[in-house]
Amino acid sequence: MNKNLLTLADCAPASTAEPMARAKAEDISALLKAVADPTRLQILALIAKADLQESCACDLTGPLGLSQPTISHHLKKLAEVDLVEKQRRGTWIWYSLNKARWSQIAQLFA
Amino acid sequence: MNKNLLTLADCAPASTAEPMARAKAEDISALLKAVADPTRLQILALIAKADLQESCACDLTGPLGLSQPTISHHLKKLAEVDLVEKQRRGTWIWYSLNKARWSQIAQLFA
DNA sequence: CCTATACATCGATACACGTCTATAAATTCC
DNA sequence: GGAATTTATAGACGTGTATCGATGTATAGG
Repeated sequence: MNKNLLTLADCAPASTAEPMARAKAEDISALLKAVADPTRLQILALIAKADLQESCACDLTGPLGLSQPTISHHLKKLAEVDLVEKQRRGTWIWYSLNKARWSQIAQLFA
Repeated sequence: MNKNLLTLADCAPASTAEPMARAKAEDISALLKAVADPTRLQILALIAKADLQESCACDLTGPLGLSQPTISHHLKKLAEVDLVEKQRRGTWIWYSLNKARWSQIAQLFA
C-alpha cells in the first residue's frame, strides 16, 4: 500500500462531495500523462535498452528524428514526475530510469 | 508476453529507423491517454466501488459534479480503448470494468 | 401517440500540449 | 578568455481535448 498513489477504490467520493479523491486522481493523472505519449514511451525504451541503462539527450535525437529542444522538453516532463533521473558528467547529462517509480505505476493497475 | 501490448524494450528502434516501434508506442499511448485523466480515474473508481461493479451514467453525474454530456464523453473515451463495457437494460445503460484490459496495463509496467 | 427519462451527438469555447526555430546557459579544451 | 559542444529556455504555431448548453435518439409506460 503506497501512500503517494492509490487503488481504484480510493478514488470514490465519501458522499456527494469528493475533495480528497479528486486531488489524488489529479496526482495519478499527472504521472500517467507523462507516460501517455508515444515519443516519451520510445525515449523510455531507448534508455532501458542502452548500455548501463542510461542515455544522454544527444543519443536520442537521431533515432527518434526529433529536434534537440523537443527531446529536452520530453525529458523534462519525465523528470518532473520522477520517472527519469539526470546526472551530469562533464559536458553530457546522463538520463536513467527510476525503476521504483516505474513499478509504482504497475501497482496502480494490479 | 502479450502480442497487443509490449514491454519497454520493444519500443527501441532497429537501427536509425523505427517504423513498427512507433506504431506500437502510439497504441499504448492511446490506451494510457484514456486513463490519464482525473475525471476518468474517478469514473473507473466509482464503477469499481458500485454494487455488482457496474454503474449507469446517471449515477456518475451527481458525485462528480459534471454535466451529463461530459460524463457521456468520458465513458465513450473509456469504451473506445475497451476499458469499460456497456450493456443496455431497458432505459439504462450499465457500464462495467474490463478487468482483463486493466491488468494488461499493469503488465506494461511490470 | 404522447410524455418522461436516459443517453448520445453537435457546435462552441477555452486551455493544454507537441513541435519547431532562435537563443541562452553550462562545460571543456586550447 | 575564446571556440566548440551539450543541454535548457523562450516564443510561436497548430492540434487536441475537456467542458458546456442545446438538441437528437431511444426506451418505457399510460
